[in-house]
Amino acid sequence: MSKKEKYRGKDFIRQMIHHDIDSGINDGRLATRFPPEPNGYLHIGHALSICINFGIAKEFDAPCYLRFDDTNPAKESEEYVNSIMEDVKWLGFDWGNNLAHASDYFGSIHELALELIEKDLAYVDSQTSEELKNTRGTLNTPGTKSPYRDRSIAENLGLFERMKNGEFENGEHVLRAKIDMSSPNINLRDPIIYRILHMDHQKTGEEWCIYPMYDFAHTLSDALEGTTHSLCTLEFEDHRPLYEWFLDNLSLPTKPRQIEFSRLNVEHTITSKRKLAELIDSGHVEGWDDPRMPTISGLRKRGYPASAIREFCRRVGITKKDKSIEMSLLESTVREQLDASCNRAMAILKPLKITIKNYPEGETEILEAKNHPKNEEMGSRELPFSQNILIEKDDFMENPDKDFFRLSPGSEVRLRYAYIIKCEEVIKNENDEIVELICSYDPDTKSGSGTSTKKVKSAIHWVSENHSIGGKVNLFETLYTDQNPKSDSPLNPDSIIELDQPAYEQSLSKAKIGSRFQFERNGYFIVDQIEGDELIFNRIVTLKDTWAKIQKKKK
RNA sequence: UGGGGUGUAGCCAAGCGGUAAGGCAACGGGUUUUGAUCCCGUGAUGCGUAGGUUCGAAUCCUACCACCCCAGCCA
Repeated sequence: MSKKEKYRGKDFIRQMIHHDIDSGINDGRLATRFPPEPNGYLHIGHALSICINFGIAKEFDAPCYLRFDDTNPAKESEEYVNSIMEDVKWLGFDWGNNLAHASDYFGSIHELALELIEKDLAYVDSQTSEELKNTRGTLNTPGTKSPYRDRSIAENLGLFERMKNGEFENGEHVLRAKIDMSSPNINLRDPIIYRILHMDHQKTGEEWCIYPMYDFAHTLSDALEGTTHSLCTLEFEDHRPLYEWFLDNLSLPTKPRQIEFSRLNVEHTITSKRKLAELIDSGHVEGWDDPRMPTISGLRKRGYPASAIREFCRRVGITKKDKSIEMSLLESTVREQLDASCNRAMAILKPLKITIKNYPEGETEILEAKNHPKNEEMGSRELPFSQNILIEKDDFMENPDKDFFRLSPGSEVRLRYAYIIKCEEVIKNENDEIVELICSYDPDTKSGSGTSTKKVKSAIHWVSENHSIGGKVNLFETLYTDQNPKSDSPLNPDSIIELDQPAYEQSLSKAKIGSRFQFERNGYFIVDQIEGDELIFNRIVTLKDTWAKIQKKKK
């Protein structure tokens, strides 16, 4: 196979990796890593990174490290590391023995800082943070050298040792790489690589009071653990020269290559950890795993299958172009996975009572319904039928449009898996609201009997009132109505709608927390909680709704 | 006005000098006891713009334009 054929259709990262392996770089070895900072929960954007890093490693039967970038104890906690591990596992990936923390390498990273000092490539700066800021220059103007830049190696070594020993306050000194204060790339203007932080670390406790900065710790962690391809998002692109500077100037076992790809944005969602935390703190959502959150735990509670998220990430692709993905792509992926795997059931979300006047009072008949219209292996279930049934309010229209083909006065409709009924009378209350329908049924039209010659325009779902069970249903919309929300965008007041009068078919009493169903004609739902005999369902996603589309167009 | 990136359909995305894949969306139509699923069909004489090289350019060259990222002791 020619190279051209081998690379065709693959994203640019896979092409580069194939090329590097074929060229024998790093002995033709591959290792990737996913390096989250444990300062929040993972979100859909991280899912893409996880799928890329773990996914590619898997394809090559290579290791992918789960490495916590825990270099800032001020923001990090064990709660977050646990949630991250849970989320990665749930997404279907396995780091095996390759669990790591940047803090595991603190000793080596410190030694490498000493090496830099000894090579006169790093110095202790004693300027204040204000002075540091003022001498960094701007985007258009070069920075100026620190008055402490020419300290002797011995003095730097001594000062750095005292920093480490806790002899100074936070902010009194920093260790800086000695690169180029006039570089047009700000990252190269003598970046800080160590700062003093008198704070216990969730992993190393009181051991350190100096902590390495991201660029230094991240680069060295990659190199120390043998990562060959460090795949990250675009905003780190101008850090790459610094990444390479560290690799070129230090004695490291391997030389990893950093490759950047564009981050995933999904319309109507925000993925800034700061902003997500704010939504929680302000009480707008119930927590990191609120079903409206774009976090992995939120999507999980919402009922999205991990396979759908993986497939979504695959469809989205890997490029360097800024992307803003429409919700419809995510939703169609979720529907596709759920359509194949979910048992069908009938549930009425907004009930309207029907009395079938010619059906014998007190009689109950058992009907059979398929659990999946296309998959016989998924079996069937029993449906009790009786004189009093409930249908969906939206399935009745007193003054129907001509393209409404559900129930209306005098019209006929099939009750799915049961009989054809005809609406004979509409009963209203004193507020002129429809409270009940009196219908008749045609006994010759029983489903599956083959005796019916009647054709009706549609079949609607129903449940037998006296055999139904109750609970609650949560319907969700996006947290933001803006297509590309900013941090000050208004929240969607309808992001959650709670329905407290649903009626579920009897067979659902056997459902367990976490089981998913397609409620026919209503969408996909997951059992969120069970309270006594009440079931609380979350709607995962609606079905495609052509009728809703027609109505929308009319308006 | 410095540096680093990116521009192919409404949203993604293939393409790698030989005449614009695919998915989502949209729009038609068929099947259907879910207005679901499924099936069929429809979209770029055009690849940010303008020049150039070439028998031939989305692919190479030049210039321009638009958008994104960078001035934390955050990652």
